[in-house]
Amino acid sequence: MSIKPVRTRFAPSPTGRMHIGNARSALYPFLLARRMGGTFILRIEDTDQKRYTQGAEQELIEGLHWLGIQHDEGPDIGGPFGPYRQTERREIHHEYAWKLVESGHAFPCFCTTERLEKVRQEQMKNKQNPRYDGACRAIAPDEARGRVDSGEKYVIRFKMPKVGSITVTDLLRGPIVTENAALDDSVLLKSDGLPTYHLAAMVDDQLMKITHVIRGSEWLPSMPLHAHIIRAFGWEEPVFVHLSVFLKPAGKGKMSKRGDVEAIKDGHSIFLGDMKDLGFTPEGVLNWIVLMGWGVAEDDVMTLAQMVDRFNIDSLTPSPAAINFQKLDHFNATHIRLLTTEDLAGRIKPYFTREGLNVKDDILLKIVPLLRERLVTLDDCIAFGGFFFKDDVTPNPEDLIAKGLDAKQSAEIARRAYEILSAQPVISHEGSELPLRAYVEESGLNVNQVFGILRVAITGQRVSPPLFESMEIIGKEKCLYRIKKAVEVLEKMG
RNA sequence: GCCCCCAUCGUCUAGUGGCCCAGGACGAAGCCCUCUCAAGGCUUAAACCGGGAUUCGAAUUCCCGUGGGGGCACCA
Repeated sequence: MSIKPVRTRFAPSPTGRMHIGNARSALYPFLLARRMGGTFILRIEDTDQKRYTQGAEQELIEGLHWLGIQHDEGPDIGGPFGPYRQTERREIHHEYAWKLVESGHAFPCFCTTERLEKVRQEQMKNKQNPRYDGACRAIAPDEARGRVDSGEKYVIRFKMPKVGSITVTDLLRGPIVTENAALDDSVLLKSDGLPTYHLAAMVDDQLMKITHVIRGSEWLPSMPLHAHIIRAFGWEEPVFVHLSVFLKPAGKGKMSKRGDVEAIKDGHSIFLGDMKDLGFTPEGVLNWIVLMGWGVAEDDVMTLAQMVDRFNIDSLTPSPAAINFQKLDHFNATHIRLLTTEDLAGRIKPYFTREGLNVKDDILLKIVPLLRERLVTLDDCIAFGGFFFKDDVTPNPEDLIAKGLDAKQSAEIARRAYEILSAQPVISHEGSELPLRAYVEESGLNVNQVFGILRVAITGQRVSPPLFESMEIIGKEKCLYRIKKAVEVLEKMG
């Protein structure tokens, strides 16, 4: 076996939104290429003009870019084996389809879709497997050529052997034997002159010197056909790796776009394009998807670089994996905690701005350490720290009343706190907590009651970052103003 | 209907014949810490689909069931 430089590819069809299944189909070949010092290619399989979606290719490229999966060759950046868009390779596919006809491995077929449909109905009625009936196999090569040249519509079909069997090997599953009789005379070249996946992918993988074909397991059943095509050309087969499918969170049924509609309601999505808006980080998403179908013994929190170091293509798992959004949350939160203050500040700023808040960078830098371990998604910064950038807060009056006390008592506490704090030159974490604790002590109240009132008065919410750190950042003037306002509200209630 | 693939805690997985009365992570429960919420620390519950066979010995090998998934297009 010769040692060839590793070349892998991500070959999506631009037919819709990029989802996590696509992302993983890109990630693994990328990881393998980087790990082996090889090359990772992006190829667009756009041979189905009916399902072609405008903008899908762009979304794919943006998704890869966001995740940090950088391709070395592709339609947007070129490369020595281009073009990388299959519709731009139609002459090549055409040529190779006819090579197969000339070598006797394929034949032109003139059957109409109507006739084919009728045959299929008949077969189903007789409980037979729907299969091409071989009508055009009998046409002499010269006659077929003549009809093609005269402009008759045709497709090219693979001439599947009627007997024998073929053995193909999937890296994760081992050898798989298939009877040729169970295989069909599949269409290689469509009547619109474009190739089907079967032909296009095999030809392009060969011409682009792909060493490892990593793709979804929906391709497993057509691997025998693909091997037949490759062997008919006399080529050497690449290593085939078929990835497990993603199941819905319940673990039953394949992940679908429909199931996702519900998922996005509680802040999750399977679409890469939604992830950023929902506050997910590329690090978190990457860590999540890399582990769906790949297991590591310990230390499962990894950056992309660490994944490259540890990745091993043989250790992927062949069994289906149920998607688990709780785990996404966990990895996202974990990676947020790993970010530097400056980095995290830059990442949450857009979420504040999106809410119309006027972000002051010096304050932003101060609140990041307070927010960091509380964020599951980046947009949680609003819930926890939005009040830092508001001129005023309007707490729910009910929340201002401490547990076990009434409005009048709560107002008194707030008034006392106001006095204590106004006596201080400045409000600081270290300097302001002590006198207030002393007050708690002598009043016989508990800290939750006193600090709770202040928390709601100052932040406008019941849950917030630590009170005194927050007050220090907000400043004496604003704090006192907000407490005073709370006193007024409480007195009105009393 | 036919063909193919898969099968360890609820979920993602480690485990390649003895290191396993099965390890880690998420989630769950409890405790500690604590101004709320988190984070952090400690602890607990939780699995080898069933049946045969091979072997001194099987989660690990083989066979048969069962369950789950995929595929049978001029879609990829």
